[in-house]
Amino acid sequence: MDTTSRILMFLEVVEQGSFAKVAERRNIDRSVVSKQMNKLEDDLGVRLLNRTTRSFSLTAAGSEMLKKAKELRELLGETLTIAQNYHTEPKGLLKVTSSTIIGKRYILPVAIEFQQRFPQVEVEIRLEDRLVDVVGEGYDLAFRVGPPRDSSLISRAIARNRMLIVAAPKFLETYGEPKTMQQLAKLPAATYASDALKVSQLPYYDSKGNETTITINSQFRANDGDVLISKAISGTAYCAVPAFVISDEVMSGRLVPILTHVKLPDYHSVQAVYPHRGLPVRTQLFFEAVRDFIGKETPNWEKNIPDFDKMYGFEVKDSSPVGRWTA
Amino acid sequence: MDTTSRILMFLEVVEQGSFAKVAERRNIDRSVVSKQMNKLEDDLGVRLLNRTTRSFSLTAAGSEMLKKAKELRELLGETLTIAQNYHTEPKGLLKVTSSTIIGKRYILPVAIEFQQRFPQVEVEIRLEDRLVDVVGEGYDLAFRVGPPRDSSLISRAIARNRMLIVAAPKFLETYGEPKTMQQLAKLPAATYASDALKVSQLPYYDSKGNETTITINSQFRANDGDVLISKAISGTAYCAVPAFVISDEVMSGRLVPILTHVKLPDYHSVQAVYPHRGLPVRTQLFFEAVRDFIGKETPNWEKNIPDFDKMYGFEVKDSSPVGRWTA
DNA sequence: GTTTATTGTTGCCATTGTGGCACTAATAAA
DNA sequence: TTTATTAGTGCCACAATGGCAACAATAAAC
Repeated sequence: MDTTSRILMFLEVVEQGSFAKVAERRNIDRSVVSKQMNKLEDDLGVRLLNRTTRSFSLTAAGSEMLKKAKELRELLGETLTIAQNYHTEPKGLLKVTSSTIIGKRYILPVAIEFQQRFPQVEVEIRLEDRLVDVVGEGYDLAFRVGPPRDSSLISRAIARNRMLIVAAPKFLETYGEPKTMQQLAKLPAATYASDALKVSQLPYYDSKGNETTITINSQFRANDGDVLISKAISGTAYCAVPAFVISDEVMSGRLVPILTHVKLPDYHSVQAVYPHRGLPVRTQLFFEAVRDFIGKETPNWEKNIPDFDKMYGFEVKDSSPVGRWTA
Repeated sequence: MDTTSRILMFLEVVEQGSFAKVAERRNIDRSVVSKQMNKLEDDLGVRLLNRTTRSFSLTAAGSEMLKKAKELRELLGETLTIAQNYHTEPKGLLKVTSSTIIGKRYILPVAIEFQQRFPQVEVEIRLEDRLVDVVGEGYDLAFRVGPPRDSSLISRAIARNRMLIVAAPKFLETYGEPKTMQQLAKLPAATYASDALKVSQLPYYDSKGNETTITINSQFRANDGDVLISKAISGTAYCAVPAFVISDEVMSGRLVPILTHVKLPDYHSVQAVYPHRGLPVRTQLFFEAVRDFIGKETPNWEKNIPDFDKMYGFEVKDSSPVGRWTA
């Protein structure tokens, strides 16, 4: 990274008011921002920022540098725009894997629009709920729940993942609505099971605020979220599912969230996994398109569940793993 | 190196008309310029230069990019100037070694002026005619004749090095003026001898144009050029010396170039040697100051010998090891 | 006032990019 | 036609980058 790029990062730091925010926006570690700002000051031989451990202020030099930095960004933008007037389109194969539900609902729409924007990019999507070998099977990008087993891979959280417990009204008529997790545990459950993820216990916070788990009565298992939802709608089992599985089942009343007063912990976040950094441009652009489609603050799938943020003890303030924004 | 720096290099390439010239000016290998221009075109996704193996022309995109590149350079210059208004001075120790003559005449004056510009830089000069261990003895920079023995060091030619043969008028009265190298070989010579360099034969081109050497009659040896010059001035020996040894001895008539019709090959160039690339700024600045002081095209020491470029078969065109410039 | 959460910093390390060298191909100059 | 010079490229050593983990300190929460 050269001085010019560091100046542009400096500008972003000042505009965002935070090293941490810039890191999150750029999908890099916070330490990178810190180090690059230090290097910029070494390059220029002048201090631009006075820092405390949680904030900073501009020096006189920093204030003056800011004006020039804005002109620099504008000019560089114009320069790059010239190039784009002569651009050759990005092309090549983009091979992506995802779990089935996420793939169908969130990756596929993005891929369709992405190929409209870049017709010369070939996209290959593999919907796999089993563990995949990202490197060995030649994937450019993988979307998974939870961190990868292979620590040599790079993984970024792109959306928080919250669970909810749903049942059909018919189910509640048959079994009565459970008031406690212990009551729930006796009822028949439909649960998710695949190589990568197997649900047999539910974690929750007890009345004393301690996180604990309870073994549930799993009577039906499948590795497809739609199948679990169908089973729940049939009224013959309840299920606990990630919010991203829900389409309009709650909006339409076919499924009802239950035990919403119980506090549940966030589940493993949805991650984008890639084999190494320095992604090709088409991969980076696709990654960003998916993240924008899902939504950076609140995953769009949570909008399918009215008042979801008031259920299960979720904080009203956003506790997303991708970072909390101050106003 | 980022896109902005590559754009600035692109601008320089166009202005200089040559990858090779830019490389020489920046003290980098020619392959670096080639590769960076290719990367710039990859970054921008557009071709800027059409190349043949010895020249290039601008594409339409390249022409348009050129205008923006000039604005970019100007703005970046202004930005850096702001920083310099708040600058802290470069400081630290700069430890340099050089052969005695070069050190006294060319390094010392530069070091004096350099420390006036940068009072907080300490300079330590070691005048050594023996082989030195650049890394082991902690030198930042060494100026030597000829390439270093240790191939792990980085070495750049900074000045060509041509020999001449001089004698005092009194010497010529005593022995007569030699007309051939064979006649010269019989006369008493004062020659240079140190650990690093020992002269006992003179190379020259014979009447058929073949490079050959002749053993000379070395009657006096010293490792100090001034001493050899003094011996020659005394009229008791001639000597063959590098041009950088000559001050005003020729201008004043105290020494006369002889056998000037004989064609002599260039000798090992004067090199700057440093332990690794990525030099600290003070070292880089000092290096550039020395190179400017010596002169990039024709070493300034050659100006001490009137009509030197017409002697000894030296090409009228400049055959400096640091590169030849087309008009 | 105390405790907790968050941010900026820094050491360490694996990975990637840079820069230098050697060699090649091709073209301009001799 | 021959020679010299320039741009290109493969290979490799070295330096920079980016990520992770842990720490210190401060702002926010209680």
